Amino acid sequence: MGISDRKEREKEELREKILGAAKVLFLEKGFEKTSIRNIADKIEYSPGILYHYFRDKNEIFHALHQDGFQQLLSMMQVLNSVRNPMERIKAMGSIYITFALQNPDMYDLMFIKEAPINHIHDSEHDNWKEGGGTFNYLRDTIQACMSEGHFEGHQLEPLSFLIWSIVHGMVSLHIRGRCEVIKEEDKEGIVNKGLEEFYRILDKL
Amino acid sequence: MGISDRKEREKEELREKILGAAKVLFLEKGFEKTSIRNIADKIEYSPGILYHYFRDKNEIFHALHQDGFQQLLSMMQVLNSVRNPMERIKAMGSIYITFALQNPDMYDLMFIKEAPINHIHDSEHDNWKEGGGTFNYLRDTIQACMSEGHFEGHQLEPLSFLIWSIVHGMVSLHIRGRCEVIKEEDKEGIVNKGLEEFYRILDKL
DNA sequence: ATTTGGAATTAAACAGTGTTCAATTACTTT
DNA sequence: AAAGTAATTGAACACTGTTTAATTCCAAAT
Repeated sequence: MGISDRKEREKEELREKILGAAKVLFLEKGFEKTSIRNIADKIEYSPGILYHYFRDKNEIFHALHQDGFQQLLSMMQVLNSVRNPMERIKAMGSIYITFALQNPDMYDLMFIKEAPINHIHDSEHDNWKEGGGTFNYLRDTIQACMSEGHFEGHQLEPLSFLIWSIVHGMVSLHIRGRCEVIKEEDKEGIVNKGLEEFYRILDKL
Repeated sequence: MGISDRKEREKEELREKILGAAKVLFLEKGFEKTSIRNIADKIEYSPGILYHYFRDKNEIFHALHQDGFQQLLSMMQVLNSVRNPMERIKAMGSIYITFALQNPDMYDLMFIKEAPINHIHDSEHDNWKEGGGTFNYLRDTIQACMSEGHFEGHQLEPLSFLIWSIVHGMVSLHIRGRCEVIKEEDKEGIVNKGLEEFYRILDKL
């Protein structure tokens, strides 16, 4: 049955087309301002078609989501060459922030935007495979640090969450424009300056 | 001219009525789901009237903003009784997180929601007077810690930003539902567990 | 070659949104 | 009582996400 194969391929192609158009529009106009009709116009289909491929608007962008995690994860690959786990944490922080500052809209979608209500069918493990992947890597690295005698008196899971929060906090305050309170002379590049402070703290732990 | 006085008072009253209705609706339905017509219905006026008191929907909620900062600032008042600056930082973190967890929608509006484009007329100092107030207090406290010999080798402004980011990071990951990656046994109360880790780090600085 | 069946796609409608503005009402001043 | 001004309305505009009945398309079966 070569025909139904082709049909399925065509269906997949249209799905990709929708996602492609959604991504382009989303990256140039943002989530809220990208409408279903915008996407439909771009691919020269009627708006209704989108609902045969995705449950709703959230699901469309939820699919893009995964692309972002993939990208972040691939940027994290260079960490394999960083042997010292303490240095690896630093490198992770640096990569994380670089990704966020270079792809603010994608970061926003991945970590700041109101999370679409978890659909029952994809368990949180499926849902967050990539996002969780990065977090798991962080946890493993911190565990390695602890084995070396760092972070005495700390608990692994809460500490991992804390360290994630540090970089996420800086980046999200920056992306959502809450750095106005920073003194003028430090405002420029505040996220990287904050990261330096974080490094300094790590050196003492 | 008692008449124009009364008129102005009435105008102010309606403004307050709008804000009151907006706040109630916003706290029970959230920002996006509260429409201009909802607010107008609640106060039994036509939708158009809102635009004689506020530029747009953003400005209405931006006004509520200030209430939140006021509330947070008033919760911070107990800090006056905490003499040790290092302990004061901890107490600040605790209050900050308590506020955020008790008023997640308000916190969201204050620190996570897309900031309305700064209108030219209210400079950032006016705009963020209350928000900045809390940050200034944090900076002062950290400065006091440094005078006591803590945070050696650190820079005041970036370090203040970093510490703000820590609590903001945890809280915003929680509010926006990004804690699914946390192991089940630690998920419950992860923000407070993270705060404990932060305390532990502070003790070493 | 023509009919049939089923999937892909569409157009139109629904119920809502933020916002604007001409028209109307309310009320103070002359 | 008439005029003038400020407050308020209602309808309209141009959108939004989503649903669904109808239509088109196209391979399979007669």
